[in-house]
Amino acid sequence: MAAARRPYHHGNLRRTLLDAAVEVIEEVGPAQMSLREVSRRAGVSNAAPTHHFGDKPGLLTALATEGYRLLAAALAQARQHLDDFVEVGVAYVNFALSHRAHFEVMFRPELYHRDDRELLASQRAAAEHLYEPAAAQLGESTSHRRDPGIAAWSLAHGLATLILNGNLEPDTAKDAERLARRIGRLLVDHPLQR
Amino acid sequence: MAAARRPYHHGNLRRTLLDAAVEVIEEVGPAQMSLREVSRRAGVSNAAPTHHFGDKPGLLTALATEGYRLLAAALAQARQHLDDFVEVGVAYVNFALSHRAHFEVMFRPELYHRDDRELLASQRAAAEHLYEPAAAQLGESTSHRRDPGIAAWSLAHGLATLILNGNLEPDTAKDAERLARRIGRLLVDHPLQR
DNA sequence: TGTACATCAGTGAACGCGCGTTCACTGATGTAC
DNA sequence: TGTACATCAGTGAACGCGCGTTCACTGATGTAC
Repeated sequence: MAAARRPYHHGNLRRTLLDAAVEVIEEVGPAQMSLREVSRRAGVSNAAPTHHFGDKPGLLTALATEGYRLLAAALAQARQHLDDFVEVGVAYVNFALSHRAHFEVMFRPELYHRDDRELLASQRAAAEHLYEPAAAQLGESTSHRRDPGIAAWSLAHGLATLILNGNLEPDTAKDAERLARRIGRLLVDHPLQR
Repeated sequence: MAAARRPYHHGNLRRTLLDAAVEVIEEVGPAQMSLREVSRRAGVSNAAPTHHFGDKPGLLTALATEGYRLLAAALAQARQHLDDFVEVGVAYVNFALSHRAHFEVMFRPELYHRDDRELLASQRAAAEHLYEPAAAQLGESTSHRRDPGIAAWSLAHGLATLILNGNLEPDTAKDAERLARRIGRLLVDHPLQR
């Protein structure tokens, strides 16, 4: 009997390559990911990725774009269901931890084509979901329009990267969602005695 | 007349190599820095860095250690002079921007020997200067000892990395010190109406 | 003060490696008539 | 329904490259006596 014959055409290679890339990036980081390793995992030849993505930065551009889209969707959902800007931050941290590879690529723009149109659009969409709830809740405290958004983004982004880099004690980082919520509430709810 | 004769022994090669590495990292990032390029800039042979650092991660370990020491010193000074934990955060952001190469290496532990003893000591020293002022000012608001430190670190770290990655609009990022101070005050001073 | 010698710092050529990309190609698919 | 042909998707071998590290070496320094 013939072994299960692999068809010449894959059918879904683009998706398969992206998934393989995510796997590799989770193991070695985005900078050390190689197209050859990705091809190996996808079970295709070296040259196959070029066909779908043009070059290596092209593949990473696709991943970053996908990442920003997923992030925007996650933040939008948090806004809708919870209507609380701390929860949007919590959603941001959750996204970073559950999509580590995407997240790491997104914030290494030197690795991809930062001027790609679809990428820029997805970036903008994600940013708005951070800026708007923050401005709604903190806008009255400042004359600098963008500051609330920057503050929220900084806090969520900083916490996410510190956890991902292993800079916090392991037990602290374990229940990341609860930690994120406490941190948000701590800075936002408690007026300080000075 | 003989051209100014370069002596066989450099005299200060270790320092020179570290400085060259900083230069290269500022241009291409820590992951793409190569020992050969560093050697070229320092004007020595390929093999010279090995002699001082053992291997490539060894050089980056030295750079990370130096970075944590410089950071600890900067934070200590901020505490002493200003006694205000927002200002410690501002000092953190200033450090990141003025020592970009060191900062980028410090938070890419996959590139260096993360178990190096001197490195660990300098990390701990820097962390304390962030945790202590935050705990002093926010400690009463929470039963989780470490949360205030994590909050302060997250905020400062997030803002610094967003600026370094070019994620904020250029004009916003220009006066980074003032921005950092406003962001800190915004979250810390203004009680919210909820 | 002079000399022998161990140690240290740096050389430069060579190694083997994995990589991104190119190229001529082939197998499969889909569309026009 | 059948056939011709353009287009698309993937192959696999080859290219040239820069890299980290090793190695036997040499020049300079410092120390013991």
